[in-house]
Amino acid sequence: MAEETELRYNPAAIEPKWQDRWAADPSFYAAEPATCGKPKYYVIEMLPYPSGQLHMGHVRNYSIGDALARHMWMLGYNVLHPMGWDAFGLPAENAALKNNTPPREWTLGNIAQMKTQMQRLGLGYDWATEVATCLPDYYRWNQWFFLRMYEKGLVYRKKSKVNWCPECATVLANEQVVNGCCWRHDDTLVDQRDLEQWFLRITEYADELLDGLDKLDGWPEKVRIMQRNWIGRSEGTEVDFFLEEINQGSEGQGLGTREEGLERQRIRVFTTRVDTIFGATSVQLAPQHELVAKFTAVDAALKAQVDELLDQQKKAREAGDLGAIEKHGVPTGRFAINPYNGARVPIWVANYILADYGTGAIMSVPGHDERDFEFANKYNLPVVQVIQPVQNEDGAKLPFCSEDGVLVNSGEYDGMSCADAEKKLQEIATAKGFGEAKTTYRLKDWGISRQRYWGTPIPMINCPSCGLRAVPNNQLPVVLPGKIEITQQGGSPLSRVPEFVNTTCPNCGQDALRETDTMDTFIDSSWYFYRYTDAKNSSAPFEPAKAQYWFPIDQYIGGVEHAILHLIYSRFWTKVMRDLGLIKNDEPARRLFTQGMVIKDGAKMSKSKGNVVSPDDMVGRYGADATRMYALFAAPPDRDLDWQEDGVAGVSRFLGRVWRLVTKHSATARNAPMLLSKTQEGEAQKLLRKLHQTIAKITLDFEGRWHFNTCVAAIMELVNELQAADAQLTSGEVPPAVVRELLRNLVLMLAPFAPFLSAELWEELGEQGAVLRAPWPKSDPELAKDDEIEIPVQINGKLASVVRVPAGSDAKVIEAAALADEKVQARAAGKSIAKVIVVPGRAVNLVVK
RNA sequence: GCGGAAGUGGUGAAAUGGCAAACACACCAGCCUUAGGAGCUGGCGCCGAAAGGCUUGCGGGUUCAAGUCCCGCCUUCCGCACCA
Repeated sequence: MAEETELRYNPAAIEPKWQDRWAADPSFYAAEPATCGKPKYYVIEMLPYPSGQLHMGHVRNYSIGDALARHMWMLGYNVLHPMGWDAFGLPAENAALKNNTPPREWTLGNIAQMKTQMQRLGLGYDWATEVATCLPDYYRWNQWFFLRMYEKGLVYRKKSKVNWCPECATVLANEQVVNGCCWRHDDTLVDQRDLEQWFLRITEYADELLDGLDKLDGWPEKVRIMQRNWIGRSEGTEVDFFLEEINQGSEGQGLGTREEGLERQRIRVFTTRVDTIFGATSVQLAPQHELVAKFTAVDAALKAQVDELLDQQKKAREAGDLGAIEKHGVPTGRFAINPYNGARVPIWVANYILADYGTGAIMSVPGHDERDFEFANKYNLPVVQVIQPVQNEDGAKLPFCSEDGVLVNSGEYDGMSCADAEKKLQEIATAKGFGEAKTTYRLKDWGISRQRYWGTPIPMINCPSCGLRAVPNNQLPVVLPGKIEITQQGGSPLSRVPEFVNTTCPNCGQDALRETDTMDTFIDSSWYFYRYTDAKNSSAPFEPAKAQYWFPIDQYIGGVEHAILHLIYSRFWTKVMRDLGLIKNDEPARRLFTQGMVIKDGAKMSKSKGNVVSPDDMVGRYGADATRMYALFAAPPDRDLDWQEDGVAGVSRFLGRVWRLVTKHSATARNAPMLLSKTQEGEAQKLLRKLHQTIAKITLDFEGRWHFNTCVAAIMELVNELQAADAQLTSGEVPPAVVRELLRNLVLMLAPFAPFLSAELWEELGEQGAVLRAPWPKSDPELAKDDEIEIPVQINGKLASVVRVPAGSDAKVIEAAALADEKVQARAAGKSIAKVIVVPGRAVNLVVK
């Protein structure tokens, strides 16, 4: 070995050798059985979409996860570190259109390609648990879960307004609409269409999803806040205003007229401030409100005006700024009656009322709401004060929106606090049947139907006689037909495959039709990490005992862009699986880490900007170790990282220095005995001290703070010192046993960051077995201890000098040393020392006058 | 508007309240060489010839001592945005 060793570090020679070894020895990374007696550690990075090419964001993400996994291996944990493919989705269909390649072939080809890239990077995955969501082995369990949810009433079908991306030719979930545009096409506006859709009742879990966030203290606060806002729980009251009766004879077509025995027409509004209801001076309806359609049906002039409001909303949405729309409204000429006091207020239609929040109707209280105030001023609606602030006398200034006040102009409720009044008014509404306390959410049920081919078929059958029927369990999976012609035209491609569509009813056996929509791909990623624990199971999604052993995930790592999509869906799925009795954990992941973006020249890498750096290119030129290590060294992992190729070259040069250092002295180390004595002479002692200080620092940074950049910097410092002592290492002044100790530990510490080089040098040092199976070094505090330390001496807080004292000196010794210092004496000359502050081991400060 | 994160050399960055700029990149000077995207030595915040002084977005404050803690502001990035 030594003879063949190249003088120069050549990753192109080292890396393929280990790639081959690792590929031929899959057990190398495989998780050990749960009975191994070691504590478990489950770390995963978010699975990628198999586009065919890794990008630098992946490299960073996986370098972090792999460093962590390797570190945990060396600490003796039973580590599960799997990888999979989020393999369904539209790009496969687009590729099919463009290159006439079947989606399945295209996807599997991309997976193979990216897997090769990962192996080239030396990422230590347990490929035995690999999951590809586009394979029937996997997606059959999506169907299975769908049916279990259907049985539990968590799945329903309804016709509703849905988000439609014309580019994708499919429906999008609310979470997939960003600024009114498609999350995949940020310049394509989302339309609203009326479609029959399958929904999952995620709102059933809204409270638990929200409350659970408080317990997720291993998650970034930012993500928790984003989820909290997304769920948007709001506690308030729903109240019915009565529609005023209109005289018989006006062509009201019964609308609003009180017919004998029929309840009066009501307009239900949602408010969080029912205590201000005596200040309501109008009722505002969203233009889409069903009552508006009834009004406009008999009033062409009104219809024209409402259409204009709708148009304004549309334009604002197109401009991507619904929030900035100027408030416009039109009076309907109708009136509503406040159920509490019988007050008669006009009904308006306004463009700032959201149809899909609350009831799509509000009571307008200009005295105590900013927006209502603005609106009322514009249209000269009365402003009535019904809350008197408690705090200041300046209560005349409206709108007053705080709840810190008492009711006025509110009849019998005058003098009550806002909180008391709310409670009381809710009780009355409930008792009299015109309202109730109500909690509203911004979160909507999850619309999962997609009019696409490359996804999980929804396992339902429509029978002309029996109606909708679930596919029986023993007929799962409903397999995607392989042969299909993908065309540009909209609609579900599966509906054009008669062999797929035509089936028989599981109930009556008659001819029936299959559902031809497929599932949102976020379903695939909602539970994939459970499948990793039992990826080959063909009779269940996974064995509960296996999932129970590994869950919750100890560390989940990915981009913050999934803060509300994937991360809320997968929390939901976990809770559903728990309620199905499959698992015991409430949350999927104990800790979540969101790494920063990889940018170049201050901008996000993108093809259009032409600033994309290819991982293959980096690996080709500098090797996988240098590429990975740079990704960890250039910035702390939570910050954005500016990719600078010179930096990669720098890391590569560093690895070259390590290579030369270790190979130069490896023979000495190989033939050396174990280091037994802690007491060494001069340079040897100094180097051992640096070594143990480095181990301490890097262990702390790794386990405590996740600052991989300072870990790498610490190793660089150690190497710099070793290099500076090259002569002593060569001459034998530093004993071989110490050389061995130094180099061994250096290689061990490099293992999470530069796996190829470490494996190679480990072998070069004559060590048996994999470096990953070697224990992580332990810092010996005795060896790490300095015998002399420098103490800064300040005069009035300004640095005056630095004195050297023996480590562990007490305050008296340090003070004496400081006062004896020449520079200190010169500065303090002629002044009296008022006070001396000594912080042993830290600093001295003289207060002089 | 609301919420979050961040502002430190030419650049990426480092610093349990205790010597600001570790570790790198770039640059400069020199050395070496079978000329490489190699290696080695030294320099490198700002002002100053030096002694020395100044320096962590701005302004206050707490403290013997502040990049770090507190208050007020400015800027940038990210998320949300008429949610009644």
